[in-house]
Amino acid sequence: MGSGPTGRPATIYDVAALAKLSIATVSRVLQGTGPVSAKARARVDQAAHELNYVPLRAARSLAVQRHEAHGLVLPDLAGPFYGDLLMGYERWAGEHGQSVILTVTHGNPDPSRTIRDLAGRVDGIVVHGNALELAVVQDLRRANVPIVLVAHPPVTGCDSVRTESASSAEQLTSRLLEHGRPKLLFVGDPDSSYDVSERYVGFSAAFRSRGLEVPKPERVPLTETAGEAYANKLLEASIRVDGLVCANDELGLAILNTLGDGGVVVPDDVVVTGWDDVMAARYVRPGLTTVRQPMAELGRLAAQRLHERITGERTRARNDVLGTELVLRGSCGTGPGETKATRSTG
Amino acid sequence: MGSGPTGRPATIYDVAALAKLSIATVSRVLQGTGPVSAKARARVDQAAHELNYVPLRAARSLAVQRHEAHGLVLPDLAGPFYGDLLMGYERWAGEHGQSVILTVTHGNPDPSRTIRDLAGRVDGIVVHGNALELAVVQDLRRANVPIVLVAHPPVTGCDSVRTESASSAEQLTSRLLEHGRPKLLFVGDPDSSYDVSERYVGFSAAFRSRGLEVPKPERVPLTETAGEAYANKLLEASIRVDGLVCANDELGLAILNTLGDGGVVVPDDVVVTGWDDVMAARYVRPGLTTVRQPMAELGRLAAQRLHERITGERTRARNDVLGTELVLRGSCGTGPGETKATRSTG
DNA sequence: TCGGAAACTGTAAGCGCTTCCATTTTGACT
DNA sequence: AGTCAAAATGGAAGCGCTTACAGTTTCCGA
Repeated sequence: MGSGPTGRPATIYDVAALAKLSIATVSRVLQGTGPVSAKARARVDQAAHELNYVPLRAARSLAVQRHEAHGLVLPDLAGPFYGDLLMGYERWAGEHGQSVILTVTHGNPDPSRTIRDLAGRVDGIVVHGNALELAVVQDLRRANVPIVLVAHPPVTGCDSVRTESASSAEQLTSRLLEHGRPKLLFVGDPDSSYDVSERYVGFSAAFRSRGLEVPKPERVPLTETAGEAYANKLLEASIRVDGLVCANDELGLAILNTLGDGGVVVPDDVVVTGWDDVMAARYVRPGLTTVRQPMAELGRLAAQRLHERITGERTRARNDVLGTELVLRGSCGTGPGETKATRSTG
Repeated sequence: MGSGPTGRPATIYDVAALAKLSIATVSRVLQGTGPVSAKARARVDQAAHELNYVPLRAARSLAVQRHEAHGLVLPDLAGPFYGDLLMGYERWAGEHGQSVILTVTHGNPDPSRTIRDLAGRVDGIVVHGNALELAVVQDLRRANVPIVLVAHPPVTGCDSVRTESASSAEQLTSRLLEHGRPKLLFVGDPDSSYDVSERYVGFSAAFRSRGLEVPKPERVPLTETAGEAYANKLLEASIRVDGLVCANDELGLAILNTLGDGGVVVPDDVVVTGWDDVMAARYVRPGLTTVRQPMAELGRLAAQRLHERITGERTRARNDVLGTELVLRGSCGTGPGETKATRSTG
């Protein structure tokens, strides 16, 4: 862009002509590379400003053989977590001069064309585990594209970053079991994502370590509608349980409210927990006990790891696991009665 | 990317060599342009696959003088709205073969360098009103970059899309006034964004049309902490009001809960409303009356408008305004007692 | 069997930048 | 004034792709 003499965008040639210097010098001034006299610098700046010169990144990318851009592939953007992840990512990237090209796969059956195009625009790609088939990732690996996986089990040749799940889930479940709630159910389909499967692993471990039989998971989608439906099923069938360990907050919240509306007292009759600590978890009554993941930090770290790979400052694969935080609220019957909403989201 | 014979990424020349064809034919096959024999097509596909060929977008962009990418500049990603906006945007863009390069300004004091770099990578830019100084936008205009503004008053030479605010705010405020709540306050700083200022305009209009004096706005930040602090101030000073029309849900929710904790009964003693319809608004008790904006649609439309501008299929500026939806819940005392949570976010 | 249009393929000229290398200018010392 | 290293500048060769144009093949009808 920029308006050159002909009406077409100004190029480095236009700037050079106006400044009466060579394009080499213009480039040096604009990129701050190489030695340039103060006079030249001033003339170039003036000319560039006068012409509204905007350097064409494609030309630079072609010349320097680098895009200075990251690709980020997410499955979705619903819920606050992806937003936080993206925010942490973009922040780090921006501070390090990297652009972020975002691709959301939704339920897109075959994103491989899109992903290939993406690969041609960036220096490396961060892929969320739920966003892409492993085969597509392997394809990229074969094409030598630096890859960082988020919330995905480690894959040879790729770095990965994720949040700890199994151990917090075990801790949470143990806590419920120890507070006299033996009949617990895990609500959510472990097959829906790696994270969820890990949560179920932790849930199971708590039972197993006590010599108890591990309840089968209640395989429902991780949505509010599914939670409501599930809770209604419990109410109608008068199924007796001590607690519901839900795979995410959407489920937990919907179940909490639906049970409440159905006359079940939480946490006295049944305890309920979620995962993610969405804002609503603090506002529902009783407050929803849940697990907070450091999503922004996860994004930040993913960006950093990818950058290390791209620049080649690290060649050995790394698999980072970030700690989570158990947030106790009223719904589990073992924490403080209620937690006041205090976190700001300004 | 892709692994060429030398270990460096494969180029179109490598593919051509392997397929024993010219690069022109390879290009035609890969882009699906021009006539090619089935035999050639097969050989190229085979060779490309064998070499893991990933076309370098920068080279194509340079040659075709187009990036096939949009820039999207947002102020932030906190809260669900920007996520929804982004999602709607990305979806439309993806379906039309456009990549999305995201830039978040946070509180970045001088993003102009970043924005200039962005301008060099894309065919046009969508800017959220809260993200950039008008001066920066004007700069881009001068450089002839197609611009679409979101949630910003129209600017000559730019398209704009926003959601309707004033009239819904007036409608909401009128409703409260007519239900015998004369002493209302507007909570939130109208100067913080165009949207908020419009909400206050609507609030004011409701008073003015009834010959009532318009209350000055309570200028607090649009955050939960500010809401909590404000509510505490009300409680401590025992200020008597009939209702609080909050500039967003964060404020509304924090105030709702803090007042409740302080012994004030909502909606009997005081009515409270918010704006945005975040998930928590459905889970807090009483449910928060609020206004829902079609964020995904806003994003979709912004993408479309920008595309029209880029392709030149439209040259006259357009300024679209999308309708909003009043969501009545318990907190305003004029709607249904409570609204069950029904919307899924799977 | 042949002519000519249609289908296909190749050659080469850019697109706008960076950067190596050579050349010119500058300026600090003799 | 003259020398020489250092600083500043310019010329020109790519980076990998698209595409206009020209050249070659194919294939149909006469």
